Amino acid sequence: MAGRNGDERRGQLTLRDVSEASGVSEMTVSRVLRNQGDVSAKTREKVLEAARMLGYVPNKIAGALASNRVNLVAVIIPSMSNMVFPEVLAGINEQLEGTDLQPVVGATYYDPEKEEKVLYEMLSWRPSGVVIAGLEHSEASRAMLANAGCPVVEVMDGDGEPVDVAVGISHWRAGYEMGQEILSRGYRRIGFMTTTSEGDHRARKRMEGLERALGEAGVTLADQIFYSGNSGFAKGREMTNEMLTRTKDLDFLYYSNDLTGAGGLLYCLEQGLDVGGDLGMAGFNGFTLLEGLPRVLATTESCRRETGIEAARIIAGQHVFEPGADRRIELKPTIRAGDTMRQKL
Amino acid sequence: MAGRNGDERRGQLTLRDVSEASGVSEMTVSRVLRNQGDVSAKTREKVLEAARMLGYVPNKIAGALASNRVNLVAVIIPSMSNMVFPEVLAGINEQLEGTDLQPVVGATYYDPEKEEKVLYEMLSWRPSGVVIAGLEHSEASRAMLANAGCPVVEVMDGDGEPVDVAVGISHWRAGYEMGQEILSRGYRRIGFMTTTSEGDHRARKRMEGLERALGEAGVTLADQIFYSGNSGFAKGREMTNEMLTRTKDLDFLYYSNDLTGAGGLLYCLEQGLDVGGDLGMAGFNGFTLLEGLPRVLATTESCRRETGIEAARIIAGQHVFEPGADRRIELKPTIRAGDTMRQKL
DNA sequence: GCCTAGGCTTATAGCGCTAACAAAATAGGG
DNA sequence: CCCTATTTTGTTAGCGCTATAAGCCTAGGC
Repeated sequence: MAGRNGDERRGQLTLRDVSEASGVSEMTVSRVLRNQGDVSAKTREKVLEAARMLGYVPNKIAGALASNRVNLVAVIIPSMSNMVFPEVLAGINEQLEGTDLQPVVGATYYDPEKEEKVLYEMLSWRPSGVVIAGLEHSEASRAMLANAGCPVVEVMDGDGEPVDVAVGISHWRAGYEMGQEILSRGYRRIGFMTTTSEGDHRARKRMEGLERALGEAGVTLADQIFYSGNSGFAKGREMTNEMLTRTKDLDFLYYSNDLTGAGGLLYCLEQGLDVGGDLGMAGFNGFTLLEGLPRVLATTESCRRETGIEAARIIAGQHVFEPGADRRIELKPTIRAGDTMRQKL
Repeated sequence: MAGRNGDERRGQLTLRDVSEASGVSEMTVSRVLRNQGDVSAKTREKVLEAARMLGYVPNKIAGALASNRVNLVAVIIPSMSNMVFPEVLAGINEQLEGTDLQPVVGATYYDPEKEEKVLYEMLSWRPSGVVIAGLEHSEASRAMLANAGCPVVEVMDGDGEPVDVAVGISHWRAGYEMGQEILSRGYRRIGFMTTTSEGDHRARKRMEGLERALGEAGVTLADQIFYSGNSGFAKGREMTNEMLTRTKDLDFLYYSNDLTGAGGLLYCLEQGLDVGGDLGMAGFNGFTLLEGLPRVLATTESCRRETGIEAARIIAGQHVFEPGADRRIELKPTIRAGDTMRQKL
């Protein structure tokens, strides 16, 4: 009943089984199932019926090997726990919806060595495209990306030279612009709290941009805290407490992350501080999730979903670059002032 | 230099190129690269060197076809946007770390038809395992799962019959137990706010469990709201406002989700209500993210990460079932009373 | 009726790798 | 030094599918 192959090896059905059941050649079955080439309506019907009856599921491994086409897209991100990455992934997913491409996800945990391993693993599947977070990779990783033989999109960072294409905001500029925004509202004693995740170059670049903006106005950071571990409300509270205690007369608190920012916000409100007036606050990312806090935290919308969408468009060949064109797509983050900053001067 | 294959088809290197470069047979190269079988140290070194020089990346497609082994695990979840799923994924990732297995993720957007498509797509890669959210699937999907020829773990739901194995909490019981908890603290006028996401059977089951617990004490839900769309603070505020306005003398608010619960909590605090005293509140999930709110919201910890870990253990063959043993692993959610419920009577 | 064109179908030859077995090299014992 | 036991390496034959080219029909024109 199940044909020659059907009885062996995990009992998987093969084209041959469908071919035997429908009385046509394997090749014709293949064509029907791929909707490819000319097949008479009658044959098509017969084949489809047989395939359905048997519950046949094609073997893409074999198909991919034979056709040298793989519909997988490698997505390599630092972590699943930091919401920003799933959001990029969601954008990729969304855009890939219409195509026959499927994302395959790997996490690097901010470890370049791990990144190398995951990348190697992924490339060994000969994916149709690679989306990878960040522009900083080990030399070996860069070499692999360069030889991947498929589109490579480095996302979430616009500051640097991509191997192939880059999509994302400039974190340096995001920091710079927030710095200007803060200054324009008359704040001068600024405290900064940022994650120190090894390998999180993006937070570092934002800080550099911020410092530059302040520097141009002759202002220096009044205090800063580098923390490691998860970003959450509690961490924000704790750091805020520490900073306000040890450094007096701060008038602005800038967080590298909306979640810690929100924690700080709740803390400051509880302390009865004049948030949005004498004390300004801002986070980073634009998590819509947080809408509904007692105050709307100022933040920079970092275009995560759009980044994913744009990256997917490139992989899917829906975005074609002119030869010689700039292969960096810099998305423009927008600052949302919320109500934790006072009016501009 | 690059060998016969090297010049064609995307310019990909093959085993043969490494074999020629190192002067041993393809088979030996294969053995070295897979760390399999005995190869002399000298040969090994030679091969490794050649592979490194060339920048060779093995082709798993071909390897998988030849060996009938695929190191991919299909993970099928409703959505990437709802944090609970990335958390399960994180658990899977974590546990798969030590093995050579890689998760491949597909999203169904709560649509059974989409689920069918994604599942078909995934199975066509002949993965080593399938992790899929929920126990409710279309007939076709169940048939595919049953014939997948690999371990299938249905996660995040313990109420029902799995195709193969189930891992997760009983949502019905979670609802039931929270109902008992609420009653034990003397609350009687209970309002419930839940998502109506089509296909989110889990929220429904919790509600049924809740109603049962209340029913056993002769209590009925005083009010309820079904909402659709994203769960966030704003939604929680809004619903809470609506419910408190239209139904007087409620003494407990139960949310199907911590985020809406947190929004409600913030709202109630602003209104000056006696949260944790005359007014009890609880959410569901145990998002650690939220630690640091002005009050700790009571919640049921739903074991997402553990679910992922356990599922991965099964797929990886690290958890062996005795023949005839119950193939459902029911994780025990714990209720964290936080400080939004008054003392037990 | 013969021939050509075109639509439809099949035969053949791999894709790049690994399982299984065969062969060769090496080691060890007498 | 021979012979067996053992280790190391090589050979052969596919895995299940698709590209390619070849074959077989049925029409239609002369």
